[in-house]
Amino acid sequence: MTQTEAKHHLDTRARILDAAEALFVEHGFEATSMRMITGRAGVNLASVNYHFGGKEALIQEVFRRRLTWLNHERLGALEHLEQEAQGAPLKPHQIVDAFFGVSLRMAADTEHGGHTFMRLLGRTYTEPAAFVRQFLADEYAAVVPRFKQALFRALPDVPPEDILWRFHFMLGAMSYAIAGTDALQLVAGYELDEKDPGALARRLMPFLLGGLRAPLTDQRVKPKEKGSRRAA
Amino acid sequence: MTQTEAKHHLDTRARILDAAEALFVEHGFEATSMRMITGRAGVNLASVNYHFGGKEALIQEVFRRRLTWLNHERLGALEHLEQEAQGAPLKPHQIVDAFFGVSLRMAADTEHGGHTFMRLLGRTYTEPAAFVRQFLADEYAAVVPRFKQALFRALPDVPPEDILWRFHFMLGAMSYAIAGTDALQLVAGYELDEKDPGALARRLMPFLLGGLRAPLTDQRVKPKEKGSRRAA
DNA sequence: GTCTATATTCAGATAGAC
DNA sequence: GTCTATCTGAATATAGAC
Repeated sequence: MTQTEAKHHLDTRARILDAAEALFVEHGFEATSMRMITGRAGVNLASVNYHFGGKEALIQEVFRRRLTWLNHERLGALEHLEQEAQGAPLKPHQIVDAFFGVSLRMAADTEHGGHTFMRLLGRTYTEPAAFVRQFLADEYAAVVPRFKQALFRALPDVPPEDILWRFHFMLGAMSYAIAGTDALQLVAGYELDEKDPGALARRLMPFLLGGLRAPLTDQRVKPKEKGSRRAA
Repeated sequence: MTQTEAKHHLDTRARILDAAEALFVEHGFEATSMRMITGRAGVNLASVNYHFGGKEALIQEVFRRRLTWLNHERLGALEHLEQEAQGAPLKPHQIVDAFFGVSLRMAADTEHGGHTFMRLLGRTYTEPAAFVRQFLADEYAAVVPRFKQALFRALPDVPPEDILWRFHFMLGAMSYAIAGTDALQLVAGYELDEKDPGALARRLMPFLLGGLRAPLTDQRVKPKEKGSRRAA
């Protein structure tokens, strides 16, 4: 479609995307039908196929419109830090802030849908659907290697393999913390929801850094034992 | 895939549960049909409704049969440690090992389906379906408070609220690390899969402990900025 | 308990008038 | 671009013979 003449069409497209985003978070991809989406968006059922071509393409567009911006922000933050450092290695907390801090600020934005989207994104790392995973991999192909290299330089004493694992763990902790807002209640047993949207970041960032910089020597996990638990 | 005909009726229930478990991991709940389950199990389509009453009840039973055992193991490990300590507070690494170490050992068991189930469980913490979340909450109601209390005693200097958050974060890091095995590839860019099933535990446990014991003072997250990124 | 056959509902997608 | 009406397939669930 040509964007020069699309004026109020953008409205329909955006309405569909917003509705889909919210419903995907609430019910998941499979459980969200086209009829639910168009019903919430206040548009006709057929318009989804007209504007996007199908449900699968709609899902991808829901991610693309936000991920492009998010990854641009993350890369921008990293590049800004690197310019300031003038060739010196960055500090771990700077890199973590550039990647996860940017994400958490987006997650704290409840006004423009950032919060909704980050919940969706967090859940999607473990999404079984192949086309979603492939799409995510493509979107991250440009940004992840840059952060990897920065972390390698920032932590020369940690084997690169461990850094990759810990980046993976940090991604998991953040994704889960954002996506599973209700799950915290499962741990706390009561509502622990602070109304300050930045509370999560202040709680999470020290945890991430503590994990990233943890000593490598700890090996507390004993090999599996069969039969009755070690009663000796 | 050996006995398609051998012990057909030895345990139809178990065959259904095993097939469902594996397919739920691979495709998710919604995308897994009864026909896929019964087809893989080698049983008749109607048998699921006969034995379980419906798809929803089947899902719950898939979780129940393993979670009962897992939580029993976790509580047993904790109680064993507490008996040994004779009233003294446990060390953080002991508590973390009792909860997460037991989980990781189950996840390392690829022979009896423990690995498959733990992947499923990890993904389920962010599952949208209400009846699944409610079910999980019930199953954890008995075990989580015990571990909370142990952590409160082990870390008297850390505010209880922070401990709850960090327990939440640890759950997230572990869940994603197990559920999103493929997601690590997304970070690494290549296959980083060590064949040793205990490798994950040796990587993850130091990370969890580092996060749990991180200093509380770090507050690196800056407030959100609007407009053009500060690269001007 | 197991099976076949079927009832019922709802999904995604599309044709064609406007 | 939007709408109504509809096609086609697949889902869960069940009735009833064996």
